[in-house]
Amino acid sequence: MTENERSASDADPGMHTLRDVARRAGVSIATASKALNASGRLSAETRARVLEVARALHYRPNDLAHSLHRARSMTVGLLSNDSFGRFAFPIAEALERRLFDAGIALFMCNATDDPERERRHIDQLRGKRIDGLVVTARRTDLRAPITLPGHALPVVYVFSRVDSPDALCLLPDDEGGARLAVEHLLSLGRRRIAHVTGPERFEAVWLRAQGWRAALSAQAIEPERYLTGAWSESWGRQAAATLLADPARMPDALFCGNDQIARGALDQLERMGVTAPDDVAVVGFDNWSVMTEAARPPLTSVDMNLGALGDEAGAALIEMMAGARLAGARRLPCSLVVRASCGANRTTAEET
Amino acid sequence: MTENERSASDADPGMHTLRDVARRAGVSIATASKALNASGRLSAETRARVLEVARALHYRPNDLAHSLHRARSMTVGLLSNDSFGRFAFPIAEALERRLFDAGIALFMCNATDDPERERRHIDQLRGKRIDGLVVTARRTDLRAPITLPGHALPVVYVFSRVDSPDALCLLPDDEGGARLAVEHLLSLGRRRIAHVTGPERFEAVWLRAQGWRAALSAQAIEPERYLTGAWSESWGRQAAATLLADPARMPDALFCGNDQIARGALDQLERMGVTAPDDVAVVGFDNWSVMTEAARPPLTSVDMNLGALGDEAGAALIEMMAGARLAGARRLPCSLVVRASCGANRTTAEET
DNA sequence: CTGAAAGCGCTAACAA
DNA sequence: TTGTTAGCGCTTTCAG
Repeated sequence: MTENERSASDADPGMHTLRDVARRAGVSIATASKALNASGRLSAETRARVLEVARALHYRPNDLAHSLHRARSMTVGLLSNDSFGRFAFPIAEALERRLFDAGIALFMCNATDDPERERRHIDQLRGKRIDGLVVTARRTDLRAPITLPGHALPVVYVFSRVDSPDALCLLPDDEGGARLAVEHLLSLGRRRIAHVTGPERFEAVWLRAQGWRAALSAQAIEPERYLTGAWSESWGRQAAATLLADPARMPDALFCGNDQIARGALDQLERMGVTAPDDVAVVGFDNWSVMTEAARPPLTSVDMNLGALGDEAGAALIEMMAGARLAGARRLPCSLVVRASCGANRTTAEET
Repeated sequence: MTENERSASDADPGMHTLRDVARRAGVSIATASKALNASGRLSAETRARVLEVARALHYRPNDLAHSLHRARSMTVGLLSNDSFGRFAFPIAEALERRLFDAGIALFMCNATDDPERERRHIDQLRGKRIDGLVVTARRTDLRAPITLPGHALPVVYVFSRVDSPDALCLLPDDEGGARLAVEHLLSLGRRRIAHVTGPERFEAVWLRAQGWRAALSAQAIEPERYLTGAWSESWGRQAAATLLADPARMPDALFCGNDQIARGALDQLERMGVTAPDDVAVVGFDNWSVMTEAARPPLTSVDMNLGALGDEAGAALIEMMAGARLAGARRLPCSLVVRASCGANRTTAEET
C-alpha cells in the first residue's frame, strides 16, 4: 500500500484524516495525535513511524476541527468600509504579514460604504468565529462603531476613527506630519509658506492645516494664504496660479495637502516661469511614489508610514486576543522624505 | 431571564450555542436545528418559539462545526504572488464581491514573490480546508503552477499565467486592446502611428506590440518606430523627444504601453510646442484615472476591465466548486475609453 | 508508553 | 411532530 494509493490524479480524493494516519501507522488516533503535536510521552520509534506516515500521506490537520475543539479559530476579519484603495492597501498588506507570522489567517471583507453589506459581512464573520476584527477605511474620518451582538470581540480601527472611548483607533499623526514639513521649510529659510489643501470636510485637512499653523506660529509668523479645493492636480495648478497672481504677496514655499495638489502646483509654477525650488519650494503629503518621482523636480513629501500603521494594528490585535484591553486613539508619527522640490539636495528620510 | 442575562459588557461571554437555544426554548437540539434550517416538519408554534429565542440570544450558528460536518468550508483563498497593487486590487475587489454574494468567504494571502512564504500560505489554506483557490499577480507573466499535495482543489489563475494545459487562466486580451486603440487612431485618419512601451521582458509588452502591428498591417501600413523603455513618465518624455527629433519622420500618433508613458509623452509634446491631439494624437493603456484625468489633454486609454476579470474568476471558481472542470487560457476583452488626447471629442466608452 | 472515551457544535438518519 | 443517536476530525483526560 504505497503513498500513491490515493494520488492527486484521483477524482477528488479528499484529504487524509488523523484516523488514516493512525490506522496506517498501526497506532490509535490518540497516539497519532500525540506524535504529531509532540505532546505526551511517546517512544521515539512510534513517533517517527507516525510522522513518516503523515508525511507520506501529505497529512494536514484540519484546523476546523481543531478550532471547534479549542474555541479559537486563529482567524481575523479585515473589514474595509470602502474599497481598498491607495491608503487601505499598504495597511492591509502589513497587517496580513504580521498576522500571518503569528499563524493567524485574514478574511478580506469589503463593505464599500454599504451598511447592509457591512452587516452581512459581520454576520458571516461571527459565523466563522473570528478571534478579532480590524476595521479600516480610505479616510480617517469618524465612522459608527461596529457592534458585535452579545460577544466581546477585540476590534482595532486603523486609518478609521470611532467615537467610543474604549475603542482602539490607530491613525497617522497628520498634524505632526504637517509640522514636520513646515519646520523643514522654515529651516531652509522660507518664511512666506502658503498651504494648499483638499476639501475641508476631511478631518485630515484641518489637522494638517493645524500643523501648518502651529509650526508658523512657533516662529511668530502669521499663517495666511490658506486655500482649499479638490484633491487633484488641476486644483493644484489653479491654486498656484492664484497664489502667484499678486507679485507683492508672492509665497516662497507651498505646503500642499497631498502629492497630487503639489504636483499640479509644480506644473503651474513651471508654466509661469517660476522655478522650484529656487523661487518657490514645494512639499507634498502622502509620499506616493507615482507622484513624487514623476514630479519635476522630484517632490519632497510627508510619508504617513501606512505600513507601520498596519503592522501596529496587527500587533495590537494580537495583544488584545491574548486578553489585553487596549483603547483610545493613538497617532503614529509621519516622516518627511526630502527630495529636490524643497531646495535641499539631501535624499535621505528623517524620522520624527 | 432576559436577553441581557449575558450582555456584551460581560467579560467574554462567548457566543451562544444551539444547545442554549434549544434549552431555553424547551425543545431538543435536533428540533432547534430543524427550526433554524427550515428543514423537516415542525409545528409553526415550535418553530416560532425557537426563532424567537435564537433572535433574543443573538444566536449565530457556528460555521466551523457546520463545515466540519459538511466537509465544505465555503471558504476560498486568494493568493497574490506579489503585493496587491494597482492591478491585483480591482481584481480582488470584484472577486470578493462575487464570492461573498455566493456566501463564500475569502482568505487574503500575500506571498510577495517569496516561494517559502507561498508554501506556508498554501499549507495554512489546506488546514483551513478551503474549497478553492484564486491566484493572482501584478503581472500576467508565467509563473509556476500551485501544487496541492494529494488533493484536487479548484484553482483559478487570474492576471497570472501558468504553463499547464489543465489550469484555468483568466487574462486581459492585451493584443485585442492594442488593436482597438490603433484601429481607433486609424479611423481618425492617423497613419504614422508609433508605439512607445515598457520593458520587453513583460509578456504584455509584446502582446500589445503584436496588436499594434496587426492593426497597422491590416491597413497595409508598415509598423515602424517601436520604442521600449521603462514604464515611467520620464521614459515617455524621453521617447517623445526622440520621436520628434527628426521632422521628416514625425509621427501623427503615439500609442503608448501604459498611461504613465503616455502622460510623459504628452508632457514632452507640449514642451516642444507640438499640440496634442492636433499634431500628434496619444493613446495610453490601463485607463488609470489618476493619469488619464490629470493628463492634458485628458488621455484616451485602453481599459483592461480588471473588475470583470475578477468577477469572472469568482464565477468560474464557483462553477468549479460545483464540479465543473474548466481549463485553458481565456482572454477577456479590453475596452477603449475615448478622451480628448486622440482627437475625438466623444467621451463615452466603447466595448470591444 | 499507549488506548479508550468524551466532547467541541452541528446535522441527518432513524425511532418514537 | 419531536427526540435519540451517531458522527464530522481533533484533543485531552483518565485508565490500562
